[in-house]
Amino acid sequence: MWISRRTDYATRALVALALEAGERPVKIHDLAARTDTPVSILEQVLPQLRSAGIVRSERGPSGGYRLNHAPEDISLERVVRILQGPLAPIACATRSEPEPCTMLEGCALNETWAEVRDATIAILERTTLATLAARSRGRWTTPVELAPRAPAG
Amino acid sequence: MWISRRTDYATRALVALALEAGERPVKIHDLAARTDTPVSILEQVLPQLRSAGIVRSERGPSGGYRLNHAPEDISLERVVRILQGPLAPIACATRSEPEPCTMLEGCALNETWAEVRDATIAILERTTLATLAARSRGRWTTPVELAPRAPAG
DNA sequence: CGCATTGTCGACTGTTACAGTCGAGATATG
DNA sequence: CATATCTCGACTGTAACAGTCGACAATGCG
Repeated sequence: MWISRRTDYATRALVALALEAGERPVKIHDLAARTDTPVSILEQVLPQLRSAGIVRSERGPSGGYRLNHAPEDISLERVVRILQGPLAPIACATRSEPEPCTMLEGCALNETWAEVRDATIAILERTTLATLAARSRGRWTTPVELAPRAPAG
Repeated sequence: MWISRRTDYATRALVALALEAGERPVKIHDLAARTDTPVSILEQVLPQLRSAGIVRSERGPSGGYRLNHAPEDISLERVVRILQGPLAPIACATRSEPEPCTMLEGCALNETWAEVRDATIAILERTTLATLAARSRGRWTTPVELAPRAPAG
């Protein structure tokens, strides 16, 4: 239970933006409606993603947000890192600055925590907004659209 | 950053107990010293592990704690579950009672969160106290003990 | 029995993270 | 100028977490 609600909201919004394919900006208000999140949260989180270069914004009437890169170039790993920091389950297993273990006898646990960290990173790295958008479209295409071809008489 | 400090302490103590091989009970005070944790925390956490059947205790002088099963029969997965609950990174991806997603368009994220959950579970399931004890011993064996054989003249 | 040693339990405090709200301001359009 | 939109920082309430403490129960020993 360690993906915060904000991260959940933010990633939902990004999927919604990916589905929009960047044709034109989407308003915070619309994103909030589609993803069922409080507007005020998106007002906090989207600027954060903006200054990290994930999305781009336009002000004024007909303004809004759009992705700043192709969906396949934005990984969940990057997004979660921006919003939550290190992906390690515990401070002694962070990749960059692992906090030294204070246990007297050799603490073998950090190896396992590092395994968890690496597995998590691997999954989130290979999952891009394109992956998610495709999955999402798959779920919402109607049976008709999905049917490859009508059985020939 | 989601393995709580308590869980860290508790797992350390269990590794220390596994190293002791259950010959005779180890006092909370000793465990605290070896694992560098506050005694008062172990006084909270060990009873919890006790009522879950992981460890067994004896009171009175020469009392203390010992493992209730062979180290290879106690997985980290079990322990973390007892101390922290579900292993899913988010409530919509818990195995037993996944909280329904409120997003209007198909939210494809839960699949990825479930992947993370499953990878985590797999790692923690195959890591037992025996694994950890062995690793820990490995770290503390002296180079002499480790050297397979002295180069023959 | 009486005492020391050990585990057991619940109440308590202080701190931090998180969720969410709000209002004042900046920028673009027309 | 008026309106629609993003921007930013301050603020509140709640819950989880870390850690402490004191009273109590059981065991072993003389």
